[in-house]
Amino acid sequence: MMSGGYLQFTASDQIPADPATWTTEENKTFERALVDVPEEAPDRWWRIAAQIPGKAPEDIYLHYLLLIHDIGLIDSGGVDLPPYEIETGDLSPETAATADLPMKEGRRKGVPWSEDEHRRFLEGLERFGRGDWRNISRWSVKTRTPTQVASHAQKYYLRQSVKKESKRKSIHDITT
DNA sequence: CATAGGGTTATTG
DNA sequence: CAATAACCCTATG
Repeated sequence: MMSGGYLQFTASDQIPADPATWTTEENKTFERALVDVPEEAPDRWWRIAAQIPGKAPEDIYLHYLLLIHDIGLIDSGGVDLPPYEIETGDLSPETAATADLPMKEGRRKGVPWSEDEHRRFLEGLERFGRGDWRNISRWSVKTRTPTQVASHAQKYYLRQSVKKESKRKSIHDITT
């Protein structure tokens, strides 16, 4: 049932030998770093890995995926428990741009989607199906409005259809 | 400096 | 409201 989940502590919490084993102490550091290091950071996993001896960036990322997966289970279960607190008091430029705030003049910024948002988007796509942007926004990608989700989806599908189409080239596709 | 990518806004069904 | 098109900005070669 719950074995193999993100929240697992081992009896041998003294020997951090293998990278797949996470002690409770390491988990604490991991979660703290997750808050400290911003999602925008391109070298996020490296910076977090640097704080946990014996762990490679890949290990961090894998552990993170597991965490996200558990969050997905929580969401689908109807339990409304956000992964992290969204500071409603502090409106950073990005948060403001992501929010549904109108802009006096000029065009809105255009904040790129984080990997976390995209993962949640895919999960929402599985859970609600293509087209139900309202629910995907409401439950899966709470940081984006339905319109933004729809826009993201448009580009997403366009992207992979283009990739599929370019599969058909031949002349320069010699197999060595 | 052109253009592909990825985001927002406008239009249509 | 969702689907699609038009538009715009930015990163990249």
